[in-house]
Amino acid sequence: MLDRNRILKDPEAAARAFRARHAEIDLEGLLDLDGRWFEANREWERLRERRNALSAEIGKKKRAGEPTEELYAEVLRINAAIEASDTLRRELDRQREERWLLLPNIPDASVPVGQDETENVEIRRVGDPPSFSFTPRPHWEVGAGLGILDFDRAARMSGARFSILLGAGARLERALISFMLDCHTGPREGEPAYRELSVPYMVLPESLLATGQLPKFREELFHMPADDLFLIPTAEVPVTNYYRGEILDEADLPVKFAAYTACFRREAGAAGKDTRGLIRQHQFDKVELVWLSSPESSMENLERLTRDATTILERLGLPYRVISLCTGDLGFSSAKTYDVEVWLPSQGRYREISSCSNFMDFQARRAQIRYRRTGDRKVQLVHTLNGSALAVGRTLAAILENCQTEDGSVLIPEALHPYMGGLTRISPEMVSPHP
RNA sequence: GGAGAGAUGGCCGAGUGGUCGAAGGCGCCCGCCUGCUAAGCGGGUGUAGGAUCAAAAGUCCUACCCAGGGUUCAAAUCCCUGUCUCUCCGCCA
Repeated sequence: MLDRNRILKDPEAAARAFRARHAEIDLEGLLDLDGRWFEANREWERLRERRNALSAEIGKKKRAGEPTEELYAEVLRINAAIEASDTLRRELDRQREERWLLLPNIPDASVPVGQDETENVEIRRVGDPPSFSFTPRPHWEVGAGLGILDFDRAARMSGARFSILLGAGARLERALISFMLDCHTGPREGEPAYRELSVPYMVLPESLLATGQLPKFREELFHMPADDLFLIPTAEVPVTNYYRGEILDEADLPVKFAAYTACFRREAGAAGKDTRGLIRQHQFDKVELVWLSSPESSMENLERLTRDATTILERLGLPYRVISLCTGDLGFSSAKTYDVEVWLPSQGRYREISSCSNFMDFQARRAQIRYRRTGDRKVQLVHTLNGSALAVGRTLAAILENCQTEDGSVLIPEALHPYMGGLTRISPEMVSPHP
């Protein structure tokens, strides 16, 4: 949610920001509604003030043994006015709140202005795409050839966009999760390591409201109506909500969390996209990094966070690039986002494997996560950041594709050897006897 | 799932329907004192919104004692519902 005072002070700047995002926002209508709410609220407060004063008076008179009849009559009149005023106030507040919650974040000044994903700006490119003496196969063919990936049986038990990993494939997935978590939680020089969190996969609607998935993106979420719980679309939700409603100490910042979770997305708007392979699944694994930062350092922390994500790719030897999303492609809650894209040989292009964002105080305001400054003891909203490091399924796909050999084997990146029980390659002859 | 107990400020904990944003203690902040530390002494110390003000400070108003309803001129306090926590029983990975 945006800072009301900031918008009131300069509505034109906000309107410009929404235009840059191509978000259709009736800001004038909202501000009009907000103004009416504000007045209704003041009126209600004035009535309460009067009522409270009279009630106190009654108390005094009763103790003094004086008559109170006239006061009673007046209070009853005021109470009727309060009730009417309260009804109006609450209705306006409900409408106003609803619309404030649908305002997207304002892009940071450093975000490139652009229409859509074609105008995202490449920041850097690391590693060279491998050259093959043969036509590289897509990862689902590599996986099928090795007998470590099964989409057909997954579809039979769960429908489209699910997958099953077998044998060395399942092991590889587990290895990636452990490797990523170990990288982030291991000791590092100069800055604190990430603290690992293991969190619920089902959350209450208010948690999704806090991080911005609700109310706008309800159709993207799996919902269990019997209990009004939602499956998390990303670990960002439970992890960011860890400190919801709390006031931290400045000395506690930055808070750095790393969490592995499964993630669940309906992919409602993605019909026909990436229908084959591991790229777009209803359920996928991800290791997520979350920062709670002071406002002053959140932008440099976004750089750190992004570097922590790309370090994984470098240690796996996977070529990637980092792009800065332009205003037209920025996510709803984000003020600035770097996407990390990994090279997929079969597609001949880079595909998103991580998205690292600075939400500034947008989520913190919804979640009411604040901190007390050391100097003046003032309470202030934190800045929240998060990024995948990395999406496990896409990393696995990238390994199958980038590390494939002509005979259908896959060479396991060296960094993963300790996690694979010494296995250095997955070969067709290792295929299990099960058909 | 059944029975019972509870939910108050950063923490512990008191609270008779009115003078309670809430005693007391701890912690924290400022100052004093002792060569340092501890102890001691004095003062301060919730959040949000609003009014006043050029601004700040200050002062004042409104709301918040788990949440939502209700009773009442008046609710932290009484009633109802829900949520969560704890104890016991049952079931269970």
